[in-house]
Amino acid sequence: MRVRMAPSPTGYFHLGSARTALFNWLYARRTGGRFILRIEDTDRTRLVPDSLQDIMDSLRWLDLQWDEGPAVGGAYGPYFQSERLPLYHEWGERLISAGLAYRCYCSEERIEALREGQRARKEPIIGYDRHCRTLTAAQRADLEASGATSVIRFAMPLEGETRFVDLLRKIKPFDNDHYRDPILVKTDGFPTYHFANVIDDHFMEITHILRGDEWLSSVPLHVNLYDALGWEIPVFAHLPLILDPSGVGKLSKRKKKGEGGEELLTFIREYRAAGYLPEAMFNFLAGMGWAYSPDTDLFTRRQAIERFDLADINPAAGALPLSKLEWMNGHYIRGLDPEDLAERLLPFLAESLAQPIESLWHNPALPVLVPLIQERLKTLDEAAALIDFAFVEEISYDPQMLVAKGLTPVLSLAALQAAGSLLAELPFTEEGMDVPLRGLADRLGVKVGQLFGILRVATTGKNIAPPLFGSMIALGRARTLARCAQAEELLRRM
RNA sequence: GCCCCCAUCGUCUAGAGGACCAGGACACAGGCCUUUCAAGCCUGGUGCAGGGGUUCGAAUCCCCUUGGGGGCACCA
Repeated sequence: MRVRMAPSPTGYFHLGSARTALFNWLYARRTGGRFILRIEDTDRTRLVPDSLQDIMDSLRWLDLQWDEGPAVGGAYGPYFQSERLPLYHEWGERLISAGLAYRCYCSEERIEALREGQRARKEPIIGYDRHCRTLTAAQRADLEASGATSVIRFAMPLEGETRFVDLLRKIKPFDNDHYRDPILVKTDGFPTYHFANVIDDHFMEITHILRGDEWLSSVPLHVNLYDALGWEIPVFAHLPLILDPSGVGKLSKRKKKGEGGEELLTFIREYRAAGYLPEAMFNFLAGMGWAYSPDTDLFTRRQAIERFDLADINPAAGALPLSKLEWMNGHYIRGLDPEDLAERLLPFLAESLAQPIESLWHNPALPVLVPLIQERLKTLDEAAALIDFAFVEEISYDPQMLVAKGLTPVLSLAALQAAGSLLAELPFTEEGMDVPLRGLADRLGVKVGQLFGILRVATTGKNIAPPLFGSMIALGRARTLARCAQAEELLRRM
């Protein structure tokens, strides 16, 4: 089995593309086949310079390594369509000689005007009027002599219908008349998608075409091309599209998410930057349109490979279940070895705290804090907000926060002072602090939550922070006491 | 406008005529635990789009309607 992912380098690697790549990869791994990466760079006007790199980075990040393609080579190359031009020209000419394609000299303006008129008149079929299809040899010679530019168009059968099989659905026959002689080779000498795609899939010996649903309606054209070229038709499976989280519209259009108005992430690189784990993304993406088991949504890539079957893919487009991704990412974070988590956290912390990775890595607070926030993270980028207090000299907060709920500033101050003197002498370990501090709350006649809350704010500057003892241990006795003293000062001034 | 695809809880899904008064997960609600926030545990509600058929029997098959999606480029 040979399958391929064929992105065009006209933008960053999209979530939907990633899912398509994932299914291709799974199928190849399941069947012991080959997963090929081919770059469809035939639109010179829309090329985005760093998108090729982004495609490869994203694929590698998801650990969807291709067996043939850019950077790895292979026996069926080149894997860039821009390097295969002679092949397209050769077959274009062959089709012309066989009377299955023809040169068209119509200007883009004429075509556009034609289409506009058709739409205005609400004509059922929009498309080329086949003007040049019936040109005489003499007329062609004249046009060529005048130096007119031309494209190559496919001479679609004028009538009849085209049938084909899709693995995931039952397809009605398509009327050939709807395909008005599509362009195969553009005036710039580059092929269009349809032509390059068919030729490459043939010569790369692709056996199964697994691609997005948006291609379904162009299959009849492809089928006729295969027929015209005399080639065997591969197996088709058009994968469901991923819809906007609201369930309305394709994900590809950049939109806002929900009422909050937060930006909806659509590129793999954005999810990566937001602190999602590749193993979570893999699990999540594989679980859309396909199910590993009726009992659980969690599975490893190994398990996915064992059970993957094209026939099990759900053909219906689905809304992106983002809340599930968040939960799943948290689940995978919780399952990480703390040291592993710390390492993955470093780049995120370094950026948020504006500190070099090296110094963070050697900061003794890190190994203390990471296990404490592990079950509190949905994404890696949330860590800094939780533990930054241990990595900065000064913390600032609203002094009002030091007043515990139900207590006065005076009482809060008294509690803080008592706790401060106690902390000056206690062993700085969880076991060392626990009983004495609870006892203190008891003696002061305040709730444990009240006392701990005051200390939490005094030491971290936050109402929401990692567990108190660990936070103080990460800070160390000296800094803890200093911050308590500062907090006392703030309370006195109230 | 024309063509095609799709249709199970709010969402992602399991279900390929009887094992389904429809199972799982996320989200949501309530509770337990608890030093904040989480995590964890328990409990709960909500669904086969509608209408016709076929059949002893339909979420599962057929038709229509409706809804959603995709396509109709010298973009892929």
